[in-house]
Amino acid sequence: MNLSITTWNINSVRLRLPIVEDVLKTVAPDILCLQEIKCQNDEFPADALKALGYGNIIIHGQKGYHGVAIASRLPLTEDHRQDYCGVGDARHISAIFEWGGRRIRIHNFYVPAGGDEPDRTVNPKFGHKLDFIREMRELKAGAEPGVSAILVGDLNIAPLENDVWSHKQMLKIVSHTPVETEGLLDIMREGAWVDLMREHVPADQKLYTWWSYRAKDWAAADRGRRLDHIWSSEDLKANLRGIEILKEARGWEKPSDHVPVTARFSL
DNA sequence: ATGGTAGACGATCTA
Repeated sequence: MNLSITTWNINSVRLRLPIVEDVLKTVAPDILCLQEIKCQNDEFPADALKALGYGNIIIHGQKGYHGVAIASRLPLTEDHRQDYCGVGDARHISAIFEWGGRRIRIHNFYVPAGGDEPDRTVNPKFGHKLDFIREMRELKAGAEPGVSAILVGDLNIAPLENDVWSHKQMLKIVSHTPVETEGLLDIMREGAWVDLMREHVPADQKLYTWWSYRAKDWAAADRGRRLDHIWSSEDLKANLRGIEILKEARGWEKPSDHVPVTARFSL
């Protein structure tokens, strides 16, 4: 009995619906978690996804910015949207599904990018990001008795040295500053979350999920960052069979700057 | 050291 989950910052689901459909047909995950859908709930292309077998869709949309959604072949129950930092942004949605006799809550996050200046006294967006990840520390993998947990999304932080192309050159760049990387590792440690991508790819190997739109030649420069993540509660670690990062998606026509990341599990 | 691209929206804002 297999289970696969894909996370993808799509940077406008309406503009990129054709490549979403391609991924659903080829990667064919059981559950797709999207971030930056950039539309309101009633604008989400639910019918197109339902036509491909993803009949269970929950959305936390917002006009113009942010927004997250989960499209699933498996029924989703007990869905919840948390307003982190109480600012009304659509950056989180979660629900419970059943697999192999387990109940599993899946969380889909879009953490604030944080602006350019890594100093909250001059850049409120950075302060918002730090407040957001501080609030995420309350979220424990074992929060609900008898319920396993998976946390995915664009966390906008590359926590390890080999999650960026140059650790030294990135230390003062938002997404890899110590206050962010340590903050993310604190969430993992205190919440007993397992970094499934690093279970599968050792920490001494470079691993990226995002390449900037601003590079002249993203593939030649290969200055990527691992901003997208898949975590789980400890009990699911033994069921992990593989991680796939669809790097080729960055080279498609009109790509997102993030690529789909898929975790495959089996019993 | 700097500036570079992308999307939604329609004023720039967010990334």
